[in-house]
Amino acid sequence: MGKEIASRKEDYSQWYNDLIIKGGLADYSAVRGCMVIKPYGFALWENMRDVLDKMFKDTGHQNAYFPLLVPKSLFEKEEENAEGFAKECAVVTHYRLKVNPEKKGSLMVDPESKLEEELVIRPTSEAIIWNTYKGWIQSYRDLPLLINQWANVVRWEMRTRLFLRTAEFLWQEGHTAHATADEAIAETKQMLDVYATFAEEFMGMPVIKGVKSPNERFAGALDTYCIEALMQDGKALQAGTSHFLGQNFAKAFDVKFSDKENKLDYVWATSWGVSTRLIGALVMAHSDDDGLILPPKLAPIQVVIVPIYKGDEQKKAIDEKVAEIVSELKQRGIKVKYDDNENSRPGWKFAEYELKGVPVRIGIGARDLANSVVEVARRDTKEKKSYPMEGLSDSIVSLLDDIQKSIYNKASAFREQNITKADNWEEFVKLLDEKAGFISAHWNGTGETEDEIKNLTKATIRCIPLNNPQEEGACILTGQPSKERVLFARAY
RNA sequence: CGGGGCGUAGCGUAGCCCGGUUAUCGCGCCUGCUUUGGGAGCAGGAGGUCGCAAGUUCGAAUCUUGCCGCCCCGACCA
Repeated sequence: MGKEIASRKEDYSQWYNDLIIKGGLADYSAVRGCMVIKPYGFALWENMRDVLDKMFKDTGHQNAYFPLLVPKSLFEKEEENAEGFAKECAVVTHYRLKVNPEKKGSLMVDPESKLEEELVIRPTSEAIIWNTYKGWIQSYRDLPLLINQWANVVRWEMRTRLFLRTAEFLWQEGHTAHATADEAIAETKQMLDVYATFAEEFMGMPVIKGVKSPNERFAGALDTYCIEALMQDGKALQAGTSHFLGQNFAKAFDVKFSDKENKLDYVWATSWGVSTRLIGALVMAHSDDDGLILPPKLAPIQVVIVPIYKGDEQKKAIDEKVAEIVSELKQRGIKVKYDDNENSRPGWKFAEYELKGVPVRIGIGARDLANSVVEVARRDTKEKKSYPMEGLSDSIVSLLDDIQKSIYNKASAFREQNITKADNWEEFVKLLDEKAGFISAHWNGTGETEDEIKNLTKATIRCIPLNNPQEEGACILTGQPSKERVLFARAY
């Protein structure tokens, strides 16, 4: 019957895949590691994109677009960045195909068309962008330069997972240039705040703001700030990053400016990004065994109306009433869909919209018409209630608001229960295996220790939280002195 | 790249070990009627290079070899 989805308990990965595929967000494609984002999934991405885009513009950024292909000689200029991404780059080596003389109907790479210089398909755009900035920046008057681009990037991952890690993904990447380190650091933190606000207020997903340990830092950055979220299986997910790049890229690409005193200096840089991975985060943060649970502020459909009728006469009467309700809701800016498709029956629609995570469902039948009420079901709690038609749009507005808050509170309570302190190695290992979530523990501050902990437990330092309280303690692995706790977790 | 699983209609599957009529069943799809407050019922119907390629054989979904693809777990990573 219908679309079966795995339960979280039985098979978490399968549950996740089922929600994506059966919920209509995406499909597997003919290309290894790449997915097709279907209209419903893309509508969700568009909503996220629109909110973020406005936030970027409100903080003074402008959009631009840079090429997909990056000449290898540019790509390799910033050494750390190049080396960090080298092993996952797709590379264009030829520019032409030709008919294969040995096999009819097939094409082959034309060996004559070999490029003199290989082109790297961008895994990130710092190189091409900084090469461009060199021509745009001469004076302090050209600064700050605040640019964002919405783009696709390719990272040749060994193992992919729908939305969480695909070989090609959509994202935005901000790249800014500043006259001073302080200003660049302020920008880095500002954008981290934008991401955190977006995650919490729109996605309904609490995040921890922090800074990465040197091991986990973006290749080429001096500091990587991040927001970390917790998924329902107790694994952490990096949901967004904001990097302070220092003068690394300015030096690599020779981007200098004259200050007021006519002194030459390299500019200071930041970059920051979030990707379609956020959709994966959204799915895993709230959904249940019946399907997706989408936050009202991002849901492609916020309210669906399902008619229940016997015969054309009833249908007509319902249609008329629904037209009024729809126009009232639309006036309030609510995304509403009236599903009067006659090919499926009400029960099927109920299940389908639950699977798709539509926050509110309104059922309306002859009985309701007679009583001047509608049946309203909220997706998050599955609670059903009769609402009077009088003042319905007010009730729905406040219900959507309530759902938005309620799913945030639920996720937030879950996270609070899953941040646990560990004070020695046994506790740490036991917590990881039996409870998971974030584990707050002391660490001696070295990359070697972090590597060792990762080898032993697969847990990594997710972040050193901002405004972290300072306290004396001993590293859980080495017993060496430590001044603060950091957050460990197994992560996606 | 290592380990595990899988590939039969749009989807999910039986058959394979032990080769032999017209490849099973369910969902979905088409037509008609009856239905419609939690994934409708009945009747009729359409839909298949059994992942691909060789081989063994009178005969291959089934046996052999090679290849391809996908999923899950791990290492790498956002």
